[in-house]
Amino acid sequence: MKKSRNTRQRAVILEILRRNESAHPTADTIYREARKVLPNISLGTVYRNLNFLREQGHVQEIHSNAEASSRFECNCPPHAHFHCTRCQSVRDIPLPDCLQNVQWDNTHSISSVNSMELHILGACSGCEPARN
Amino acid sequence: MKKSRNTRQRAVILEILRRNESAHPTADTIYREARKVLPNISLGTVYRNLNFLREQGHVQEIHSNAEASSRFECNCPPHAHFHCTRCQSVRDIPLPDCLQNVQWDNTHSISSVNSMELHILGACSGCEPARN
DNA sequence: GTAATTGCAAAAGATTTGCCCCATT
DNA sequence: AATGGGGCAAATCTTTTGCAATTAC
Repeated sequence: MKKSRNTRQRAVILEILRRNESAHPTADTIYREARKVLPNISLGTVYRNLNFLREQGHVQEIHSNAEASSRFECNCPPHAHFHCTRCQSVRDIPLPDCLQNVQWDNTHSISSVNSMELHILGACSGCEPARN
Repeated sequence: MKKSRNTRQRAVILEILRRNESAHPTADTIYREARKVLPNISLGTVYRNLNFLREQGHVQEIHSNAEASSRFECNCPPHAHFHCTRCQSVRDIPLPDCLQNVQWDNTHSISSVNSMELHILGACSGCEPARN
């Protein structure tokens, strides 16, 4: 594994991710949060660290049709994401059991599977349109 | 529904999508293909039409962690996408039966579901790394 | 001391948009 | 003739990168 250093920046970013697990923050949100502690941290550093942490497997990137920018979350057991297209929030939801056991390999010319993304797009209960 | 005109550009773009269903072309690929027929078509027009066709429900946008740019495909029955992270190809694969019947509504504070995206990331059989 | 990492700013890549002109209806 | 849509170029937005200075080890 690549040689790496424990910088304050990296620790702060990881801590923000751990503390806001359910918020699935974007790089920019993490950046603004990090500036509260390290006023000089740059957006480039945030991106570089997020990429590093992703490569190390500590962080997951979430990217769906619902939004332009990626969101990030700490590594955790496989789960799906629900995206509310009204309030733009993203929530973890359990991966249906049936998906856990699907055998993709050797089917449909798939040689090996690295990961799986399941996104459900819709509206959350708190986001009902007004009714009469 | 919004008033719209049948322009040559729109027809050409839709025809390219229909003809290359399995290629899941990007906007830029569609643009380069369209130029063979309409040498003056602009990339902006391609994007505007893809957005229009998506809003009308004729075209689906595919966007996963695997690549920076979106791919597009004609409307068709629900299916999943396999992304080969070696050759960057995207292939349609059947949506596991179990997923078709999942009831999301009224669970996990989900009020309504519009769509579902399932991406499988891995390597396809044709993309095996060299062996000794 | 050395090399990984940072801050800054510029660059890159994808997509959108303003504006003016043209073509479909 | 009215106006939706096109071409072009500039703008926007997210993410990456080059470089010189800094800092963890």
